[in-house]
Amino acid sequence: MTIHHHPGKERIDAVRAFNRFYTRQIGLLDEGLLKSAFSLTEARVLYELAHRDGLTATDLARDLGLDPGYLSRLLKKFEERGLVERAAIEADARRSSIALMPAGRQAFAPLNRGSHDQVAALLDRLAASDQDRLVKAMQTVQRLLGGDGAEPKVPYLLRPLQVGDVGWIVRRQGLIYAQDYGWDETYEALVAEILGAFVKSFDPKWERSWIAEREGEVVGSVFLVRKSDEVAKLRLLYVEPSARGLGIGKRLVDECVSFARARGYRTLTLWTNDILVSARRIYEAAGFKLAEEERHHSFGKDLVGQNWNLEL
Amino acid sequence: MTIHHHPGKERIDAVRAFNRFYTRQIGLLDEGLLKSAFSLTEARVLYELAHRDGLTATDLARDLGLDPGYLSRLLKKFEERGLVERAAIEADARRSSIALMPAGRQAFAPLNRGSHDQVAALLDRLAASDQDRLVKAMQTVQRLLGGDGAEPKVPYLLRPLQVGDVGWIVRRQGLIYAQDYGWDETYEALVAEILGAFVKSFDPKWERSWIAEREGEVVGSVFLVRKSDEVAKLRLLYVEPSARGLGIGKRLVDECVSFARARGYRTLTLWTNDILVSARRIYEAAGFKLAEEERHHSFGKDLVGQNWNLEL
DNA sequence: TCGGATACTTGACTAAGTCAAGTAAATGAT
DNA sequence: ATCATTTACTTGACTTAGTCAAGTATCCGA
Repeated sequence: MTIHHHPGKERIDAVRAFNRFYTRQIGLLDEGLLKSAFSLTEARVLYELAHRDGLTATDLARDLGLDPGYLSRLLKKFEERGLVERAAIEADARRSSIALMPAGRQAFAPLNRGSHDQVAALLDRLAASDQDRLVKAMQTVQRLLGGDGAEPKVPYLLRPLQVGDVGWIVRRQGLIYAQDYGWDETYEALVAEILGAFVKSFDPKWERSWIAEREGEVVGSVFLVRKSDEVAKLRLLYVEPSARGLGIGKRLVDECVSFARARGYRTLTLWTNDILVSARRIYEAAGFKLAEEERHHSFGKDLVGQNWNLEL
Repeated sequence: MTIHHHPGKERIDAVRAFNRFYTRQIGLLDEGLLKSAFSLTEARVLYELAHRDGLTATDLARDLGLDPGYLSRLLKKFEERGLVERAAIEADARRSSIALMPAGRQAFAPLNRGSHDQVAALLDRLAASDQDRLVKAMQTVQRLLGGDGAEPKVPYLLRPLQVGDVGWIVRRQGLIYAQDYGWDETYEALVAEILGAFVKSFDPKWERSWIAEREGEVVGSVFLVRKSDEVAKLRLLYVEPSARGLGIGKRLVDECVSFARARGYRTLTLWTNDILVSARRIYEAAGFKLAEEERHHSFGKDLVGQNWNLEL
């Protein structure tokens, strides 16, 4: 259900530039391996065999992009040297699963160490924070290009607020509403004030925050604040555009409602604006009723504010 | 002056995983080129020649990691086919600068288009926001690995606050002070409240913000707020750890001081804590005098707050 | 049961790259 | 000024790494 978009020339050029850059980078890293007894491809095959079990020749050819004939000979050579062993697969006499023998592991060890040390040296030139950024960026690239719709096992998880979340939520809400509805910087400021006050006067017994995290990134949040013994207020519900459609918004509201019920509040209230249609649907589905509407001029726009209530 | 840090095993493994992943990725992309009349290396050479002027054989061999002998023959073949031309370099008779001839450009065009289209197709599978993230992540990788101290031409630039900055500054200050000094989430909350209030009651005539940006990223900021006709307050000075040593902190304070002078304030005041030593040095250098100190318990720590004043 | 696929294997090739040795020019040290 | 060293290629001799096509055995679906 993702919306696709024709890429601009700058993006294409940036990706091509990166491809050229990384072609060279890999070339540099591979130079180190070349003085070993194994060719680059042999090393790649050994790596795969060392890290995965039950591989067949076809698996290897597919995953490494090798010619089956070439691979066949390569494996034969390995077998003759006692580096690998082929075991028949009972279900299919054509295939056999290939495994490293002890001699193979021994032959692979120095290659592996060489590659490990080389990467360690590369990273060592960077400050720790830059190492982190590098790894994160690489994982992003890998996930976006490789993932190919491979959804994470846990679509998202909920946790309470941590240091750094407040700023992140302020920023994302500011940017998203500016982009989608043209709201000005005073909305971001409002979110900052609300969250600043929330943390400052936070009462864990009566109040709570839920942060939705997906693959380590914040993708949504909601806050429940105490207005009185009887009334709690749901504030700042938001879901990242990239994480919409996973039911995160509904889940966040549901958590709020259960928490409010469990604490014995009688009413859960919230304020929103009529243009926020998808949020409205979630509130309606959760049983909220529209209590009142009023026009106001905020965030540089003419808006219609709405109060919604849920009797618990 | 960057601090280096021995990389952990997970980081090394993550980088190696990425290398293997991208080796395959490049292999896939190169398959497209292989059916052309040119080999992969020939295509790479043509690409370089098409995009850079005045290259010599040595430049090409170095940048593409090629064997000089191989390259020599390759260029000779290109020259015979009329694809490139070698011009003597007057200063050095050993070298000659290699340039694409019209026939070379013509031969390169379909290759270039093929590669372009392939990348376009790759990107096309992603949503626009993911395309953006991909490109950003690639640029991060490239900068961190390739940059190798290649400093940007403009080390940083100053601009006023934009939407998204408030949240970013809140987050970064929250994280940095939590990491460096163990301050709890109430500091982040305080920053959020201060900035929320700043934006809300912003008076452009008497107040101002300066955001330091380096390669598109926020790396520092400072705010000047009006306390009275006579007194202005400097607030929330911060510089990203990765951007320290560039004089950004000093510059931000200097901007504040000039602005305060230009607006006719008599006193510039600020509040800080004694443990923030590098900030203190900047204030002293700018002529601020320590006015008073008081102990307080904030952000989960026992601290010594300080008020500094500068008579303008 | 039979017409494809699939999972290799083998033979025949060669493009692509390496390595070492050589030439001519430049550069640096005396 | 000169001479050893380095740089910028070039050339010859070689091989490895990889391709392509054809073949065999097995499996799978209608």
